Amino acid sequence: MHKRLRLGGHGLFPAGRDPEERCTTDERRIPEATVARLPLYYRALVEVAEQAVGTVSSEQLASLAGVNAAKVRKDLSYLGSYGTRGVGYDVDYLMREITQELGLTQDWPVLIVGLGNLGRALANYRGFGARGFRIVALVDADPEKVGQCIGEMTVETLGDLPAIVAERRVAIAVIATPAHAAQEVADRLVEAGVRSILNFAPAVVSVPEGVSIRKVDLATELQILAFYQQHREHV
Amino acid sequence: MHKRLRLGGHGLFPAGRDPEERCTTDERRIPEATVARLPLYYRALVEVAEQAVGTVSSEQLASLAGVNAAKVRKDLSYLGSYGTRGVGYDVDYLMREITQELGLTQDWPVLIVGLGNLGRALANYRGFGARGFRIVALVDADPEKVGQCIGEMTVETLGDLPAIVAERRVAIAVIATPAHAAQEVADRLVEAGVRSILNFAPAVVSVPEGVSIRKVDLATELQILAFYQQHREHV
DNA sequence: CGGTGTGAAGCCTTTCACAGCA
DNA sequence: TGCTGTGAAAGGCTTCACACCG
Repeated sequence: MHKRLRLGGHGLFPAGRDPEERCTTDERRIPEATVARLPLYYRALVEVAEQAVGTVSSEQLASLAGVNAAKVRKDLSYLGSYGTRGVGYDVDYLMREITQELGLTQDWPVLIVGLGNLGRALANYRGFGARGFRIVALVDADPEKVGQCIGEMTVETLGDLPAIVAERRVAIAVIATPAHAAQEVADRLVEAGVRSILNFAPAVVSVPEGVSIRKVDLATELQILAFYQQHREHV
Repeated sequence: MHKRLRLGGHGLFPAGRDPEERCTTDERRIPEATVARLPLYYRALVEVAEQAVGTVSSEQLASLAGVNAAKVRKDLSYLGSYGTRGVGYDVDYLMREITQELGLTQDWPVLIVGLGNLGRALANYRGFGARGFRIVALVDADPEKVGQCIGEMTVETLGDLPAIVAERRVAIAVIATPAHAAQEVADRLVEAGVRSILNFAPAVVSVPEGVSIRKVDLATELQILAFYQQHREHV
């Protein structure tokens, strides 16, 4: 049996709902912080499963995932109570549940926009395609780049976005363009129907409600490290 | 005048302090969440400064940095009260303060370990060296790779880490190795004297107290996006 | 006036600690 | 006995709202 989950107040539901109905709704939201840790647990479980162990304790999972045991238990309890007291969690079962929850049972066609150094590296990055994520298109605005082969794919033109997204059912796109192009690319992606974006460009990109965007920013990460490093040095 | 800051409760100070003393201590910790946003403000300020504007309001900064105005004001108030009521913040002055705080006035020699696809891309990534970060060494364990030229640098061997770190005063290292090598590389980095690590390998890496580590994990990011995408699709 | 600086409230997350169950 | 599941407490972050001041 699988219960339906509701996510944050993204305005996807009519505002004025009958209070009765709201109470009977199977309201089981998973906190963002927990969602962000599910991939860690997943990876830890893969490791455990390789060793053909039947069960794991929250303590073991915690150490493999680099968090503490209380957090593991609380997080997993949001998915449902899949553990056995006095024993631990069944590895296979838990892995199936998390796989399910993260949507890794299905195939996710991914599109990369921008094929400079970083984009090219991402295109070739094996283990990127880790479980379900499959790069199905490379797109660039530069006519020089269009037509080039990278790995086993050919770079296509930005203008074809709508067709590419529709035909190949792209749900997730990666932006690896220079900063100044990021917002326009995002707009075109959203217009083409993409609802999830991973942004590597060092720029703030905003998207309408109902679209998810996450960013990975090297310069920012280094600057944060520099902050702590500096303040350690100055005692 | 510049006040000294204290960072997190890392046990650097004796626990049982005289309450009197605690009150008089210039206790001005900057919350982690705020530190993580300083780079965004910095970038926003660079943009503003290019337009030769003298002051910015928290509202303007907020929109450029993709956060809200209250957050900007609170964050900046941790650095000190550098704004002028009714006017806003002096762009140059604020930029200098943040630059100072983030430690971007000094030069940060960076080392990259692991020169697969990703490592190579990072090595060539311009704008990585954005402000103060300078790649001073490339290191790999694979004898095949040692000696190769990437950009204007030559790949060196992992065994030389201690000498490289010491001589070139490396404070920050980037791990771009396969997952299975990450922990050992981290250990060797720490032993060699590195105190800040940015980890791109999809593995949990632990470091001793006093060393900062941050991670950038593509697979995790995609999985988080997949989670929300899936839960949107299922209504 | 207009916009900062900041207590206070509210929300989210983490941690604690132990009841409850195999 | 051992480990999960979970209320409750604690802590941290965000947001509000307005006093204060140039």
